[in-house]
Amino acid sequence: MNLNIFNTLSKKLESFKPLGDTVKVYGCGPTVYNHPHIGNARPAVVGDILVRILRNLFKKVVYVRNITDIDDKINKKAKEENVTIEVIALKYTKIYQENMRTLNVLPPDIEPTVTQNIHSVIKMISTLLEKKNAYEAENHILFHVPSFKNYGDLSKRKKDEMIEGARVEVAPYKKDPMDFVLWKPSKEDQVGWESPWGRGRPGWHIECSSMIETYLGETIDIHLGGNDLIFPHHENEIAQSNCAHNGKPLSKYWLHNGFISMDKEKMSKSVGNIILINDILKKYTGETVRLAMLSAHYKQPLNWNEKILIQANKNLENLYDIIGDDKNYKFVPPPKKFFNALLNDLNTPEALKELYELSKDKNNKDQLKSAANYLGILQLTQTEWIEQKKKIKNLDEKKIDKLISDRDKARKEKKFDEADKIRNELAIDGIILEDSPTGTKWRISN
RNA sequence: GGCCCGGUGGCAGAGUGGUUAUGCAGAGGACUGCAAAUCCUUGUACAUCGGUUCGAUUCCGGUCCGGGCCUCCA
Repeated sequence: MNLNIFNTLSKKLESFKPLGDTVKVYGCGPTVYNHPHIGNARPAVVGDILVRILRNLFKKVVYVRNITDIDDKINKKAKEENVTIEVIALKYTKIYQENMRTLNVLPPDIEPTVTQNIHSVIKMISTLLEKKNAYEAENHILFHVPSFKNYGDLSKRKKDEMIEGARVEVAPYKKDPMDFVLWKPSKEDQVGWESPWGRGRPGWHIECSSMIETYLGETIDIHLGGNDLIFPHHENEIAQSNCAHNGKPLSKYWLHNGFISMDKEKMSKSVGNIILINDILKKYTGETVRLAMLSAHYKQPLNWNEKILIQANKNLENLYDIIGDDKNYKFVPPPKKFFNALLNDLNTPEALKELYELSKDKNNKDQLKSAANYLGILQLTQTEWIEQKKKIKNLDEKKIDKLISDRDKARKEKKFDEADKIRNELAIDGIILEDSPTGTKWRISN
């Protein structure tokens, strides 16, 4: 039983060996200024699966996923709505947590916020100033990139190559164009905290470094995040933490998930192709969204569209048919082939294949259920699953039952034209009828 | 311009130097008043051009195409 994961740092598949008795995992969480979209969900789902596996393999796992509740995007939103940033942050934190719960993402062990950790941010910046890795310029504290010689190791970029392609004007007070802000001054009307450098707020990258230090220590086992965070966010985290901790590495393994796109194009606000989780949940269950997400390997790009949701829904429909309403499952270890697929860099498509194979043997429900637990699917009974779908569709069950009994009457009288008419009417609303010796059942098509 | 990642059957999507991925959809059959569901049967795909090889979808190189990062971004 050996977990292999692709490490961005080495760009190789590596065998996972924990540093100590406690496996420490950190995932970059959301900036809470808006409704989460499916892109936000992917790293959370990937992290969730990884942690489920780690908990099977190791006795103690601590998983930290932060909430970034101070950011200029939050400030902007608060100003627009004429409320404090706490109101905005709290609102969207709750929505995020609720969305994740719907997707069967288990909560992390610790979910720290930046505003609760300003003191540790200030502490780390002070350390970086002492060690001459940072400097003050026009009320800003900046990290001096040339002071860290391994800068670019994660993203495999060379410094001069980056500057060549830079598309943004460099602030004149920077000693080096690559230098980035650790602390910035706040104006009267902006949120801020007192610090040795005046009233201000943290820059973008320092919060993760300092929260990792606070909650997990100097070096962790695995750091997670979306592909886009490799540069500059994670590169900068590494620089800060390394320098603050006398060259100790921040994380042994780095995992990055691929992007979700729409029509082969990245989701972005300017294109207007952002898909919010809440909007999908108006039509599909969270479990359906989760399965659709797991249908591709986490490192691969995933093109999001209705087809993959329809397919995932159908798959769940079939699987719940086998699971049924029996709640008395025996606890069994996960099937070997299935688990091996997950151990191979979380190969969920391969694992799903094994799951479908297991589902063919109807006397094997215990194993099927055990496997599904690792993927975070099939957590309900079939009845609960159907109830959930009925709720989403907001169906008038009494009306449906009435139509079905009308149809049964017509069938008994051999008025098949009339019976078929009723069935077709129901089909328009997505209701499929199934006649059986014990009566007529109905289900929702998607 | 620099750096990355891809191109697999109708669709989604793994994997492999020579043997069925899997799922969804489709087709045929059984069943049914007709359907649905279910069961059975069915599908020979790996961008392109070279190279290595007894043999390449799989390895190497070129080409074309697509996507991402280099700026806030999951």
